[in-house]
Amino acid sequence: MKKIIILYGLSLAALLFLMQWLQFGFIIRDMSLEFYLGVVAVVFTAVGVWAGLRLTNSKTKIILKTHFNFNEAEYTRLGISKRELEVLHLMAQGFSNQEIADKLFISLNTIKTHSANLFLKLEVKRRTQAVQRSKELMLIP
Amino acid sequence: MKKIIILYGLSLAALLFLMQWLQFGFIIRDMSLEFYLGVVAVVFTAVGVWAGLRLTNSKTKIILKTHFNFNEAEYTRLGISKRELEVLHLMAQGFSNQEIADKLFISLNTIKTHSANLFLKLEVKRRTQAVQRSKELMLIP
DNA sequence: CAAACAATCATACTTTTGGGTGATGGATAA
DNA sequence: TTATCCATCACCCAAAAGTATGATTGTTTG
Repeated sequence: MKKIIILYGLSLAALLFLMQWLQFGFIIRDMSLEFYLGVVAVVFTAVGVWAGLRLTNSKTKIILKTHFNFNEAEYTRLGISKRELEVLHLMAQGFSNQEIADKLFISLNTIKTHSANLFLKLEVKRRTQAVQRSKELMLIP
Repeated sequence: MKKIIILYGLSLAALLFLMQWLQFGFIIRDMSLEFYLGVVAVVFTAVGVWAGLRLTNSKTKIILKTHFNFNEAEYTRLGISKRELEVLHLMAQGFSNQEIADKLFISLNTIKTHSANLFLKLEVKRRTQAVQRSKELMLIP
């Protein structure tokens, strides 16, 4: 990351030196100021794209793997409750309704109610689909 | 994507118009050419970074999603058959055993056999766990 | 060729899941 | 304070999933 910044500084310096050198030449007065500005703009756009990609490429991958952004918008839009989300999490981890019930210290019937409500809200028919869909919607990692 | 290119062109045009306008002003001669070039360079680096991220952000995600490296090592190590893998895929897509049977034109009982074998090989008890595990092992996307 | 394996299917049985309905207590909002 | 929503639970029934066992056919491989 620091290399990128150093390289960028060097590019800027190189530009200035180039300009200095060109002042002793004869080309500088043959072209308009706009032309030079345009060239510099295009070149440094390219530099920017390159630097931007360099800086974010490695980060992007890590972000996508480790950093999970909960989709609050969909969560509220679908009207899913906290408890239901909790059940959904355990469901996604492959637990049976009975196991979920044991973990949350509530009855199996309650889990069934929660899951049934979840399936309604997620518009799915099976728990596998619910897990799939809620992952797509970024409700669970 | 096209919007980005259009916006970039507009930025360039804006720069030229700004220069044209400044020629009638008084600021242009107070500062050195190098200064302007530096400013333009920095600004267009920023534009470049922004445009670069815009252009690649969606692509990066797609690449990460579509590019899936099948873990052949685990596949052979666990001794999973082609047909079983096929069933696993459909299972992961949230299909019921009956639906999978219909898709593959084989009996429901056969699917049950395949899935039972899968659960043994994957060392899991339920289909949700099988899906989870096989995703971890990079057997399915 | 015989053994091993993959794919197919069956039958029978148990467990899990899902659908529908209704009920209760508590919190919260109109 | 009444209405609404959430969380809880129960009961019943049906469907789906999973377990166990055994059998047949075709392919592959030592």
